[in-house]
Amino acid sequence: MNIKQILKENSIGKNVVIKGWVRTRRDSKAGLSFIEVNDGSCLGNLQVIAENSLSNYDTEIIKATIGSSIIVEGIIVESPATGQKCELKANSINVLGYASNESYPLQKKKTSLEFLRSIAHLRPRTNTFGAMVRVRNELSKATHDFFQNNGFIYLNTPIITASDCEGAGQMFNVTTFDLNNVPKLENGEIDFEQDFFGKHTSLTVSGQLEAETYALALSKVYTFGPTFRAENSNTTRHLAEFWMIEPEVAFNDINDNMDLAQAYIKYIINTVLTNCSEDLQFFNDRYDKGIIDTLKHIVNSDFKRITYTQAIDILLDSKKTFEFPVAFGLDLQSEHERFLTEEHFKEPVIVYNYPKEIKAFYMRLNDDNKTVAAMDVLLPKVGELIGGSQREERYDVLVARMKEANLPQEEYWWYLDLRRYGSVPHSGFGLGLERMVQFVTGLGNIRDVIPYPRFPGSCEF
RNA sequence: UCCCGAGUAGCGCAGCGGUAGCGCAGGUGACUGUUAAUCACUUGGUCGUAGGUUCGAAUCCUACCUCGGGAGCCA
Repeated sequence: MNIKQILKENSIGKNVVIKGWVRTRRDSKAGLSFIEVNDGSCLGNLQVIAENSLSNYDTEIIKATIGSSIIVEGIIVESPATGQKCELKANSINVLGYASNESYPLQKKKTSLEFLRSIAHLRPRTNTFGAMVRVRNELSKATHDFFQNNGFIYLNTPIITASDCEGAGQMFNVTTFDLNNVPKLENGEIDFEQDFFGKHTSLTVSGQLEAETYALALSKVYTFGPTFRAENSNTTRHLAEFWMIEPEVAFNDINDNMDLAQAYIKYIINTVLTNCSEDLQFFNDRYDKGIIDTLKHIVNSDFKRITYTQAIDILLDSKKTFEFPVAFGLDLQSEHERFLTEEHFKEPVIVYNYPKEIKAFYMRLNDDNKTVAAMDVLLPKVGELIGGSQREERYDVLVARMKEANLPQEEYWWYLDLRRYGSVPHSGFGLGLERMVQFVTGLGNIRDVIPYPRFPGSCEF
């Protein structure tokens, strides 16, 4: 039985075996020790009563300090003291691995998130990271549940890609070349024909283009996988390696797309509220006092939807002085997005129909010829959670936009084929899992919502 | 990459020109069905690195490194 089950069910009288790690202990001269054990199944610890009549009490149990791993067999009894309903009266305790008090870094004291980043292999043993990773797991599971229950097919798009002119960001090169001796052509350029794939390849920055091809056959697909950006970004909301969820739906227009994004976000938040209440309460107490209320509010309300043009008007009418200028045609800056979602609406906002000049070539041109059917879902504190659009399904318009963007049509021949054979309107978006975890937990730095963060200058562990 | 800020004992911090201190953790002891226990005592630091100013630098200056916050890029 794991500790979650023991604490949840009425287990009094049951004989159980638990396996876990000592979180804290208190020794009593009355002849017993209180050992709180955690096995990661839930936030709470189970208090184990170890009496000195146990044969290995003096030789082993007393040395099982914080961080030690133990197996306890015993009976669950009602606790005579306040603080816990039940406790485990041990019949036997087996110590598997000790953890020296003098060197084990997670003692009974405050530790900063910054310090924990330097011991990323041990931080899962803290309340914060146990709770974070359980919430992250629940968001992932709820993601699959949501799409599976709505008829979506889970699609694995390639990690290694040859389409390197997507414009979504700097890419990591993939090669088997000996970097000290890279084959060159006579003109000095690298001879990629000699490389593993016979061409220049990179790690994916998005599975969108490939997902589109399957959406135009299976109607509704979604991807959920790692994504890589080689941008030199040093912020609390960027990683070089992160996990992205990208649904793509045939016959959906931009409004359907916004409906889908809202339904999906509300579903996974509601699931976490239901299934991770203890962990969320912890984050509410320790990191963000209002987070549970905020999440409940989101589940029970519709997101505000405004066009880019309306957003500009709101910003201009606000009379607020911004560092960056506000005008039609200029992209919204962080401070503008923050104002909209944190100050003006105080809830999630979807901004759509952006000027075509500031958005990607594949976004569908609106009838005004000035804007494209793009949408961003903005969240308080984390900023852009989702970026998506209705895709340009008209061959001629798409080709024209590629020319404007100076993109080589040859390399997109298969993408253009979609528009030549049975093209239909379709839409999709990308959601950054880590930003969702950030929002739900209230953890301010994205490096604390993924087990092993990768960012410029850091690939430890 | 740019703009701020910070780097002092294992961790969190104070000291801001006269040669280093507090809390927590650790250790020892006392006490206790305890609950991040309590109480007493105690170990522990060439003050990020390299230069410079000064009679004297943790304290001032310069460079570099690392970390944090903000910005850009975006998920």
